Amino acid sequence: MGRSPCCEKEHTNKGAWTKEEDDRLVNYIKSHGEGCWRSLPKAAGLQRCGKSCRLRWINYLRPDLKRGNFTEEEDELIINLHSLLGNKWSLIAAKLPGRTDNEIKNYWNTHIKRKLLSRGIDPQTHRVLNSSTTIATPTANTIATTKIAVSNNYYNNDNKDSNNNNTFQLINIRGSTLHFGLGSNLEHEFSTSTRSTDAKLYCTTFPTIRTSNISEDHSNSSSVVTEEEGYKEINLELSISLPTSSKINSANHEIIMKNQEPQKYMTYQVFGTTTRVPVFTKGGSVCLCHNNLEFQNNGSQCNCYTPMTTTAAKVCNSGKLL
DNA sequence: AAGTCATGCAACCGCCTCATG
DNA sequence: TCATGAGGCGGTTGCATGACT
Repeated sequence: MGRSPCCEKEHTNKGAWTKEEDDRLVNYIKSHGEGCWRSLPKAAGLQRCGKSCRLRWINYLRPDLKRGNFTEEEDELIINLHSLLGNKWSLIAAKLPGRTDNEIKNYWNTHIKRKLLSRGIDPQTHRVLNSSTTIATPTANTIATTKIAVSNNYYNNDNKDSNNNNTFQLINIRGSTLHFGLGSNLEHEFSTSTRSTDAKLYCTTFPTIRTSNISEDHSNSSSVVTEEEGYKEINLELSISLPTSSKINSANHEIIMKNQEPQKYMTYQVFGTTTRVPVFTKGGSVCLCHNNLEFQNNGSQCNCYTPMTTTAAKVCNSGKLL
C-alpha cells in the first residue's frame, strides 16, 4: 500500500500563485509561524497542497530573501562549493544567505554551467576539459591518486609542484576522513600548521601522521587506523590557505570586497577536480574540510574536527551550521 | 507583424530521511 | 524493530517572455 497523498489533489489549486494566495500565506505565517505544512493550507484558507505552500514561502515569500542578480563573488562561491559538494543545492544555499536552493540550482543550470564551459572547465567534474591531468589508475593499495597543484598563472611560473611532492595516494575513506599514503619525508611535508614550502599551501592534518609502528590513536577524529603495507597513513583534512585571498566574514557569510577586484586567480585541484578562486589582497584561507566549507579569517586554520556523520555533521565544533 | 525558437525560472513530482509512536 | 508521515531535497516540467527570422 502506498503512502497517502499529502493533500486532496482534486481540491487544490496548481500553477502560479495569485497575489491573494500569497497574502493569505504570508499573513498566516506571520501570525502562526512556519511549520505544520500539511495543516497550514486549510488553516490559512488556501486551496493548495502543503508542500506547495512550503515551497512558495521558502523560495519566494520569505522576507529574508535576497532578490536580484548574483554577484561575481557569489558565482565563485557557488562554483567552489559545487566542486566540493556536487548538486547538493541545499548545502550550497546554506552558505549563501538570502539565496534558496531552487534559485541556485536554476542559476547553475542557466548561467554557471555556461560560464564554466567558456572557461574550458567541465561543470560537472570541475576538471579542465581535455586536460591531461587524470586520476591515476588505482593500484592494490590505492583507491585513487589526487594531486594538489597551484597553477602557474598565480605563482608566475614559480610552481614547484612536481610529480612527487604533491601527489598523494588516496588509500581509504572513513567517514569524513581521508587517508593518504605518501612518499618519504612525510612529516616534513605535512604536519599540523606546517606550511608546504613547495605548493605554498597550508596543509593541516588531523590527527598526526601515522606510520605502521605507531599504534596509539591520539586523534580527535573518529578514524580507525589500519595499516596499508608500503604506505604511511595520515588523516588529512586539508585546509588550503591562499597567501593573499579574499577577506570573508565567516560570521555572516558575507564577502567583504570593498571595491577590491580580483587581480589574479588561483587554481587548485583536489581529488581530480579543478577549482579556480579569485585572489585578493587581504589575507584569508579557504577551508576544504569535508565538514566545514568555510572561509577563514586571518589565514587561520580550520578548527572544525567534527567527524561527518549523518546527523552530527550538521553542526561542527565551532558552532557553525553546515 | 506574426511565427518560431531559446531561455529563465517558478512550481511540481517523486523519492529520501528522520522523528515519532 | 518497524511502520508511519511530515518535511526536505533534487530532478524535471511547463509557462512566460524575449530574441530572432
